[in-house]
Amino acid sequence: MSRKSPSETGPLPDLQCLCANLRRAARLVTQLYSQEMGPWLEPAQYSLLTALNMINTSGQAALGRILGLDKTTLSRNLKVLQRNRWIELAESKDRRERGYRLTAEGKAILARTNPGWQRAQERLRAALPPGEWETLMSTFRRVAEAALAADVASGGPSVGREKA
Amino acid sequence: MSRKSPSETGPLPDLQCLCANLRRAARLVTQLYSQEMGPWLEPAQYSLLTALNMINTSGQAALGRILGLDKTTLSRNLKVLQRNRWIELAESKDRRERGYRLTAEGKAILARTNPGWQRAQERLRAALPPGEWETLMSTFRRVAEAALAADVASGGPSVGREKA
DNA sequence: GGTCGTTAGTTGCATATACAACCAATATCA
DNA sequence: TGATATTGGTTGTATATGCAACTAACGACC
Repeated sequence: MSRKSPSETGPLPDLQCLCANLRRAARLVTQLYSQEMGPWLEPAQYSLLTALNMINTSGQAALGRILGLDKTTLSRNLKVLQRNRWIELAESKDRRERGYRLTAEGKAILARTNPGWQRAQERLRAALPPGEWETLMSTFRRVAEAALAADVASGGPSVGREKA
Repeated sequence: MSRKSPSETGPLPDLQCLCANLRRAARLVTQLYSQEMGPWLEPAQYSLLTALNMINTSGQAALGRILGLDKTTLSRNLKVLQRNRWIELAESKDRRERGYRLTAEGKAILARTNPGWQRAQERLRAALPPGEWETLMSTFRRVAEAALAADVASGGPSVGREKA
C-alpha cells in the first residue's frame, strides 16, 4: 500500500494556526481509527451510532448538540446509517421530531467494530507520553466548549456581525 | 440565525472515543474561525494558502505531508484555489510535479483575511485557561505525529492486518 | 536503451461538513 | 383563537476528505 516509508515519519512542522493544527491532528487520528476499525464502519459513523446508542434520543437536535454537528450534516449522516439498516425511525409525541434508534444490526455492527476501536485507542495511547491520554480527553472537550462559548458570544441574536 | 441560546452553552458530554472527541473539537473550532475570517476564505483554504505561501513548494507531495492531507484531497483543494485565481501553476524540472505558487490576488486575500484569523486566535485563547494555548499547540502536533507513527507502524508492507 | 519499480498527480466514487432557504409543527401571547 | 416567533428537519449547493484505480514521468539496473 506504499504507506510512507519509515524515514518520512519525521516530525511535522509547526502550524501557527490552532485551527489548522487541530484539523491536521483530527485527519491523522481519524485515519488511524479508520484503519483499525475496518472498512465497515467509518469513525464518523461509529461516533454517531455510539451516541445514538447511549442516549435514546427523541430528536436530532439533542444529538447534534452533543456531537457539535450541524443539523443538516446530522440529517444526512443519519440517512446513511438508515440506508445501511443500522438505525430506524422512532416516533415521538412532537411530530416535528424525527428520532432514530439502533436496530439489531446496528448493535451488531457496533459490537463487531468495538475490538478495532479498542485497538486504535490503545495504539494511540501507547504512542503518547504516559498519563497524557487522560489530559487529552479533557483538553479536547474543553477546547470544544471554548469554541462553542466564543461562538455563542458573538453569534447571539442581538450582536450583529453585519451581514451585508 | 438562531445561534444557540446562551442557556444551551452548557458543558458538552464526555466522549469516550478520542477520535470523536478530537473531531468534535475540530468542527467547533473550525466554525469559530470560519465565522471570524469571513465568507471569502474558509479555514481549510486559509491553511492551504498559508502553507503554500511559506514553503515555495515544488510539488504537492511535500505539501500533503506537512498538512497531513491525502494527495487526492490536496489535488482537489488546490483546484478550488486555482479557480479563484489565488494560485497558479509553477513549472519544475520534474515534469511529474505540478507545484503551485500564490498569485498577487492570493497574497491579497490572505492579507485581507489575516485580521479575522487573528481575532479567532485571540478569542479562543481568551476562552482558555491562561497558558493553555502554548500547551495545546504542541499537544496537537504531538498527537498528529503519534497517529502518523502508529499508522506507519502497522501500515507497513509486511504487517498484514488480514482483510477478510 | 529497455524493463521495472517508484513517485507524482488525477479521476471516479462515496461520505462528511455546513450555509441558506425552505417547510412543518409547536409554543407564546395578546 | 389567531398572529407571531421558535423549534425541528430537509433540500440545494459547495467544499473537504480519502480510497481504489489509473496514467505519466523518473530512476535504477543490466
